[in-house]
Amino acid sequence: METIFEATARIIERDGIAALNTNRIAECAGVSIGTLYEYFPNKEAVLIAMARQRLAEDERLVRQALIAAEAEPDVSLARRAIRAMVALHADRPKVRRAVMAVHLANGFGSEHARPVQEIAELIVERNTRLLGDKAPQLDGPSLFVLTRAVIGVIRAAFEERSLLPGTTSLEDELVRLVEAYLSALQRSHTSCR
Amino acid sequence: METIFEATARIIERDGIAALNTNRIAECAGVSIGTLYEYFPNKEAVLIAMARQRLAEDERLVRQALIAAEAEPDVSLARRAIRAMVALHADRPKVRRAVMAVHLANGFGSEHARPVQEIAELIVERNTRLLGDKAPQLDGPSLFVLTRAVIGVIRAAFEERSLLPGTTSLEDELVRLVEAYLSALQRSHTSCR
Amino acid sequence: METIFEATARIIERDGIAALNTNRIAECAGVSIGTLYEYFPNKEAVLIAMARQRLAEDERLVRQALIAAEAEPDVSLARRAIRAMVALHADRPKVRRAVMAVHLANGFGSEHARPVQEIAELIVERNTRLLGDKAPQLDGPSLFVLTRAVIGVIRAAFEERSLLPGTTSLEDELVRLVEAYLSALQRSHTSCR
Amino acid sequence: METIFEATARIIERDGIAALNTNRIAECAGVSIGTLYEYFPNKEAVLIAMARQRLAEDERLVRQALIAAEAEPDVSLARRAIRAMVALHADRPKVRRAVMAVHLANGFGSEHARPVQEIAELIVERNTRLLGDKAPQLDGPSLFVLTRAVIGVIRAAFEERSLLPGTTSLEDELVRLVEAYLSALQRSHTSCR
DNA sequence: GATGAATGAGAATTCATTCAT
DNA sequence: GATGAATGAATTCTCATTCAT
Repeated sequence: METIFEATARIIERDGIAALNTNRIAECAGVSIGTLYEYFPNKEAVLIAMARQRLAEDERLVRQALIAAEAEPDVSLARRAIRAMVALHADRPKVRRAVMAVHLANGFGSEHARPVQEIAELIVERNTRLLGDKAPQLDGPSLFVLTRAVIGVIRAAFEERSLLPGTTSLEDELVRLVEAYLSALQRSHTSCR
Repeated sequence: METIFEATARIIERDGIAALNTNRIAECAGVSIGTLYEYFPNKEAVLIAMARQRLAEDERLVRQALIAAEAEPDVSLARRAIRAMVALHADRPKVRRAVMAVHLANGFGSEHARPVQEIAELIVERNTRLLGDKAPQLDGPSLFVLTRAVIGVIRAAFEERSLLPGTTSLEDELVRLVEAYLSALQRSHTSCR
Repeated sequence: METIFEATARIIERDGIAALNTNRIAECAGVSIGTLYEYFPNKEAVLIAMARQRLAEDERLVRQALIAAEAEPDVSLARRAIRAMVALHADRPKVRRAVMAVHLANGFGSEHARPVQEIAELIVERNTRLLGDKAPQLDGPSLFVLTRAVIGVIRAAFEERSLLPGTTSLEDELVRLVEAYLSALQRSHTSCR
Repeated sequence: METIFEATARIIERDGIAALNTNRIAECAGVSIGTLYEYFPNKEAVLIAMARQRLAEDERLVRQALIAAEAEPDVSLARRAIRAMVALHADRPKVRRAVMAVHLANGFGSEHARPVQEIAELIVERNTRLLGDKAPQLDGPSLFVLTRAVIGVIRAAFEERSLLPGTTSLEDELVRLVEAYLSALQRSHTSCR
């Protein structure tokens, strides 16, 4: 199964999703086409399974990065998270894009952003622990906007070729965006009291 | 040609991109398949032409909205622009998504965000005119981040079903995001002096 | 279309239904596989269309035989009809069997016996004209039994290899069966008065 | 083995022969596919074995019915036999049809009608015992016609949906058919003398 | 004897595209 | 300029059967 994923990824990377077909996956994975269909009911299922595996991995990796960040308090949590997320997208961007597009097209949009959302909640929770009332409160809409904004920028950076992702300035601006938004939230929250 | 676009859109809306094929487009448009190939060299060309038409329309509409906004100065420019962009995405979201995905996949990423970018530049220009030095300066990276963040949020709102797009709270948070970011930019800019 | 039918028939005759596949039909008919699917939505449709064509032809031929019979009054109508029906089954019996099996399996059982039934009704009608009250009355069940009995015997003669069909004795016995049954019906009918 | 038969029957009944495959039989029978191939050399063998089992059972049941009939002499032997045969076909008609079609297609036509034929001979033999010379003589062709006519009618009644099998009128007509034919035979036989 | 993962030939079907009319 | 019948390469998927465990 992992072999099938790897074969699929390689084909997408080399020749694009259009060139992906079950026979080729099987051949490239070194299994028979029948075996492929023993594990997955159809081609889409392979891609969706890959997307899910990737999303799970995403969550794990960003979490790990945040935990590792505790040791180095000089880098902000937001920057840590952003850096980790950029790193995620830098890993086989073509494959990620293709796989996520299928995942999305099949109506799994909700699963799609969950990992990032959980991370965001984790950050807020920590901030609350550290700062108490002065921490920004993220409710549904603000959480949605914050997370999708960050994902949107990172994706665009990889999808369009206009700006090199991984540039320091991109990271800096993203951090600025997140922190500015969180501050604004906090201010409005405080002023309500 | 417009008939072909309309037929294509209808098929995508009704049965999804997977069910789109040239024979069906022709039939649904009431022209022969031969005629379709008289106007477009291949299937992708239809979708890319649709994407371009849409992008041009996008630009026109947002511009129009901003011009109309001059009359009502009580609503911020950012809010105006955001409202217009949400409206854009609300029009046949399924078709937009599909068409843009193809456009993107064919390497036209740069054309893709140009309309929004131009709008952003237009806003900045005006602000500069009004506020002079105190206006936020949008360079490449910050412009990129700002525009893609907004687009990212709006798209996500339509693609995922979790949050209703067009909600006031979504708009409010987006405005907050944009204004917070612009303020932060302005502050950093001022402090550099 | 007729070419496709002919190709299908030939394949069934030569190698049996199990060896029938759409690619082979197309190749054998000298058309491309795409063309085949232009005319028939799937493989079964070809066979069902053939069955229907054959049933229509059946009716036509038996009718023709009965009309021709008017000139020779020394041979009974029943014998004429039976002889014609045997001749029908003698024409490419393997193809007929295969094609009818599919037709039946698809729930078109009712279409299946209609031609023979119509013939039977036609015979009864004539008898009534000639014999008046003394003609046997065929209601639903008796019509059903008579027609299916005859078809059943003829089919069995071709499907099983035990008895050579076309034998005079087979024909004689079938005529005896039919006439005995009709007489019995007539007797019971008369006795009811 | 009986489990395999039962599983096969259930699949045929539920989803038709087209949906029958060895993997499904094995799964549905709760044995491994390997075990199935331990007992049967291939898929067809399962169906043929089922057909044979059924034919043997047919013979047993009709015989039983005829023996039981001796106690009630008010019902004719022919009616008894017909009633028993209808009952036979009423038991899982879809399975019977499918299984017999395969049996036939594999050239076992001769085995196919043997049970009924034996019954017929048994009846004739008894009649001869009771009536002596006045009993109808069934030679090859007349035996063939009589048995196949009856089977043909019963099958048709189950395959087509036009007439409910088991109806009294169907049984009555079948009895009439058989008795009329037997009388006719007897008459012709007598007249030869 | 039982198992069931693996096989892969082969079948059905699709659909972008062409080109003679 | 329009037509649409014909094409056939390509693709998905099935399923009878094997064989190492």
